Amino acid sequence: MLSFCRDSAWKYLQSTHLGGDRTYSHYTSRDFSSQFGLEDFLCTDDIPGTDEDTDSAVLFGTLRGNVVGLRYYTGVVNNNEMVALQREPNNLYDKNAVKVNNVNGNQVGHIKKELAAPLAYIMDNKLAIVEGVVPYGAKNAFTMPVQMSFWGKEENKQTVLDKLKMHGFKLAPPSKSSEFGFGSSWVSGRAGPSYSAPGHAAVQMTTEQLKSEFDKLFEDLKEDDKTHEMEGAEAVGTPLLPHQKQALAWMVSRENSKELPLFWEEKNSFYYNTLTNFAEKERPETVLGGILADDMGLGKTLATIALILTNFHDGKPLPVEKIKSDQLHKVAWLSGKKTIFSFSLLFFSLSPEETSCNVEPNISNVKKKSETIQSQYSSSRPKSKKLEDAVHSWFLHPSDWSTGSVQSVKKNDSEEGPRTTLIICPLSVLSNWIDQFEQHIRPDVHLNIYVYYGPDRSKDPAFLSKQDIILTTYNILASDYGSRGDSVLHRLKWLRVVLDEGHTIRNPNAQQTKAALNLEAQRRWILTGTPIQNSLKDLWSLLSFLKLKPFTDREWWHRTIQRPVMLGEQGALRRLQALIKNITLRRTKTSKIKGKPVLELPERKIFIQHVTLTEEERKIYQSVKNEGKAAISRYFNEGTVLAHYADVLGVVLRLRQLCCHPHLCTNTSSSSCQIGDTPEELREKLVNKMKLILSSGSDEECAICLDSLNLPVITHCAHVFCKPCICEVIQSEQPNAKCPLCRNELRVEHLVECPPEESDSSIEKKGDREWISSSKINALMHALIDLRKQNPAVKCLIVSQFTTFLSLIETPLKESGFVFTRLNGSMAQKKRVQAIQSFQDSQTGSPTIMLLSLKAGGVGLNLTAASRVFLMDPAWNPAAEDQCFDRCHRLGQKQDVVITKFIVKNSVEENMLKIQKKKRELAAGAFAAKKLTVSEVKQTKINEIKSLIDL
DNA sequence: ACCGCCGGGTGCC
DNA sequence: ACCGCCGGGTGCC
Repeated sequence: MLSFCRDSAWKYLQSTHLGGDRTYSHYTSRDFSSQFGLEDFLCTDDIPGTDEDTDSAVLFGTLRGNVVGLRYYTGVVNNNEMVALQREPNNLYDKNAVKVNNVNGNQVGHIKKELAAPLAYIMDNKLAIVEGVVPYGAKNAFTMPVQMSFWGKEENKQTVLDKLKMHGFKLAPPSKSSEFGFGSSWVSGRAGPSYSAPGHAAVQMTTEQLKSEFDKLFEDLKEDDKTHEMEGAEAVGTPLLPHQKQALAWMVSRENSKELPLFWEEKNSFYYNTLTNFAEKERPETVLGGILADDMGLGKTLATIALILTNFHDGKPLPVEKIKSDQLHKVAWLSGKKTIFSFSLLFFSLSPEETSCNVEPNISNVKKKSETIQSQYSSSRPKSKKLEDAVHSWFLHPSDWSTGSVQSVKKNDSEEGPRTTLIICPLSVLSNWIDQFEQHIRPDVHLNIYVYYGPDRSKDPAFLSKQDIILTTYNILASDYGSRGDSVLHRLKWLRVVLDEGHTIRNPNAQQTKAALNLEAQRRWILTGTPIQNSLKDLWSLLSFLKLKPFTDREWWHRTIQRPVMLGEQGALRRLQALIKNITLRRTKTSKIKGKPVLELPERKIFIQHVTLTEEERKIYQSVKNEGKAAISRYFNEGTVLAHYADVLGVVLRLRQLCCHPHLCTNTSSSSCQIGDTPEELREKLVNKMKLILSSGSDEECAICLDSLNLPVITHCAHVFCKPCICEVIQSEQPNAKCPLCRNELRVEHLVECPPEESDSSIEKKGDREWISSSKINALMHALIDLRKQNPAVKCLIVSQFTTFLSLIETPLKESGFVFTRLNGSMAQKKRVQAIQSFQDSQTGSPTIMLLSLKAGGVGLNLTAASRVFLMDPAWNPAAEDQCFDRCHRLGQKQDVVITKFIVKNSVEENMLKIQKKKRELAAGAFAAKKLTVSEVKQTKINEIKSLIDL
C-alpha cells in the first residue's frame, strides 16, 4: 500500500537485473578478490559481457514513431520531453502493446500497433532498451510523434535491425547529438543527415579516469553557503566543534528549505524539470534532507543528534524544561524477556496495551530483569547516572504506572503530524548510537528513545509513534518488511528517517534497500563516509531514498545522469557535480575551516618491531614453507596456480600463522579435491577450505551482496557466498547456473554449509595442549611490561587476524596480572557493548588491554581510550590496518597514538609488507597509471605469489 | 480527426 | 451497380 507507483522503474530494474546476474558479478568479483589483495586474480576477464547491460550498451540508432490513443489517458507531456516506453503484455486487445508514460509515470498513450509488434519482440527479448522523446506535437489531441533511441549490446544490433526491417522500419543511424534530449539539434526534425559511424557517442572513460573525476566531485563541496555555523540547541549537552556547527546549520537549512529541488524551474505557474523537460502544476517536493558524507570520525552522529534536538518541530528546538527531581520518575522499560536494548531513557508514556502485554505485573520478575540489566550496565559503567537511575526505577511497582505516579510526557501538544525520527544503522554501530545519545543529550531533557531491536520489540504503532527517536538496524528493517512489504515501520509516517552508513543501501536489489526506499518520511538523511564507493551506480539508491524527483525512477537517473556521464557526454559531469553539491555536505579529515584543520588529531606513529624466530620455530616454519613451495612450484609447472588459489592461500596462511605461534597452524591440509574423492572426503575438504577462507583474515564478504557473509556456503569450485545469495543466483540462472566468480557449474545440492561453530571446543582442545609461548608473544609481553612500568594507566589494543592467537595471548596476560577485555567479530551484541564500555572506562581497575580481532566492529567502533596499538600480524590489505588504527586515532583521542607492528624477519610477513607498500603507492599514485592488460594483471598476481613464498 | 477508414445509401444528364 | 461516388459514423492498444 505504501509502495508508490513506478511500474516502469521496476520493469527497468528487472530487465537490467535478469540475465544480469553474471554481469553484476563481474563488478563485485573485483571487491571479492581485493579482499585477498590479489585483485582480478580470480580471472574476471574470463567472464564475457561483464558489465551491466546498460553500461556496455551502444546506440543502435533512432526511429520516429507515433503515440496514439492520447484521448484515453491523462498523462501529458511537453515538446522535447522524455517518455518511458513500457511493455504491456496483458493488454486485452494486443499482446504486443507498448505503453508510453511521461516522467511522472502517467500514461500518455500507446505505440501504434504496427510498430509495437517489433518493439514488443525487441523489448521482451531484451535485445535493446528503447527510450523515447516527444519532439513536438505534445499538445496534439489524438496522436503525437515519438523519437525512439535503441540501446543495446553490439551483438544484438543486427537482430534488432532485422526485426524492424521485417516490419518495414529502418533505424536512422546514430548521430552525435541524436540520443540526448538536451536541446539537441534533432529536436527540430529528423536526426541530421549525418551518417557517421555507429557505436559509441564518445570514448568511454576508463575506470581510473572516472574515479578521479568522482574524487573531484567532492573537492569543492566545502565552499559556498555551507560555511554558515549554528549553535546546537540547549538540549544538546556537548559543545559542537566549528565544522559540526556548520553541519548543523546546513542540515537545519535543508530541513526547513522551501527551495525548489535542483533541475526544477517555475515557469508560468508550472514546474519544469530541465533534465527531462517534464512539467507539472504540482510543486515538486523539496528534498528536506540530504547526504552528510563527512569522513569517519568527524562526528556525523553528533551532528544528527544536534539536528534532531535543534530542529525538533516547526523549525524550533526541543524545549528544555527544567523539572524538579522529586517530580521526576525515571522509568526504564523492558520489552519482554530477553531484550536488553529495549529501554527508554527517562520518560515516556505507555499505552495501556503495552503495559498489559509487555510488562508482567510481577515485582519479583521485574526485579530479576532489572538485576540482569544492572549487572550488564551499571557495574561496567557506574558513572552512567542516567542509566543507573533508570534501572533503579525498575523497582517501582508496575501498578504505580497506572495510578498515574508516572506522568506521561506532555510535549508539543500543538504538534501535528509525525514526531518520530527513525534511525537505521548496521548492528555494529547500534550501541554507538545509544552511547552517543547518553553522551550528548542533556540529562534533564525529556526524550523518548526506543531501540527497535530484539525478538520482543514492540510493534504497537501507537506506542512507536509516541517516541521521539527509534533506533533500529537494516536487518530488522529488511526482515520486518519481508516479502509482503509491510511492517509497522512501513505503516507509520516518520518525521525523519536517518540511514547511518547509508552506502548499505547501494545495491538496489537488496531487500534492505527496497525496505529503506519504501519508508515514508518528511525529512530524509543519509550518513556515510563513502558516498561513491564503487561507482556512479551506487548513487542511485541514495538519490531514490532522498526522493529527489525524477531520480526515484531509475530510468530517469540513468538517462539523464548515469549514462551521459559514463559516455563522457559534454556537461554531464557538471550536472552530476551540481547535483551532488546540492544535496551533500562532505568534509575530510584534512578539510580546513578558516585555515585550521577540521580536526586536530594527536600524532600517529607507526613502528615496525622485527621479531626473530627461535631455532625451533624456524625449523617448523621452514619445513612447512618447503612443503608449500614444492606444491606451488608444481602448480606453476602445471600452469594451474590460478585453479589452486585456495590452496596457495592456504600455504601462505599457514606460514603467517607460524610467524605468530606454532599452535595456530591446525594441520588442516586442504589438499585439492580429486575426482576419486568420496562425497564425504570432498565435503570435508570443502569445509576446510571454507574455514580457511573465513579465518584467513580477509574480508568476509559475499561477492554477490557485498556484505558480510550470512550463512556461508562453499561451492564445489571452492568459492564462498551467502547461502541465500547464491541460491538466488542458481534459481534465476536455471537450469545452467554458473559460479559468479569462475563460471563453473553450480547446483544447489552441491553447496556445502559451514558446520556450526566449533571454535569453543577447538579452543578448549588448545587448552588441553600445554601452553607455550612464541617469539612474537615474548616480544609483545616484553613491550607491554615495559610500557606498564612507564605508565600503568595507558591502554592498548592488541590486534590480530587470528582469534585463536588472541586466545593464546590471554594466558601470559593473566600471568602478568594485566586486566584485559576482548572483542571478536562473532561476539553477541550485548557482549560487545560490555567489552567496549568497560575498556573505554577510565577508572582504575578497568581493563588496560583489549584483544581485538582485526575485522571486529566495523566503522563506528570507538576505542579512543587506547593510545597504543600492537598489530600482531600484517593484513593483506593496508586499508584494513588503517581502519583498525582509526578506531583509536579519531575524534576524542587526546594522546599521541603509537602503533607497533610485529614482523617476523625473513618470513612471509616481510614479503607481505612489500606488497602492502606497493598497494599503498598504487592507491596514492596518480590515477593516470595506465590500465593493465589482462595478462599483465595475471602476471602481477603470479609475481605476488612468487614473492610471497620466495619462489 | 481540417484526417483515414468503414460500410450503407445510392446511381444519366 | 460484382462498380464509383457521396457523406455520416467513427476513431488506441
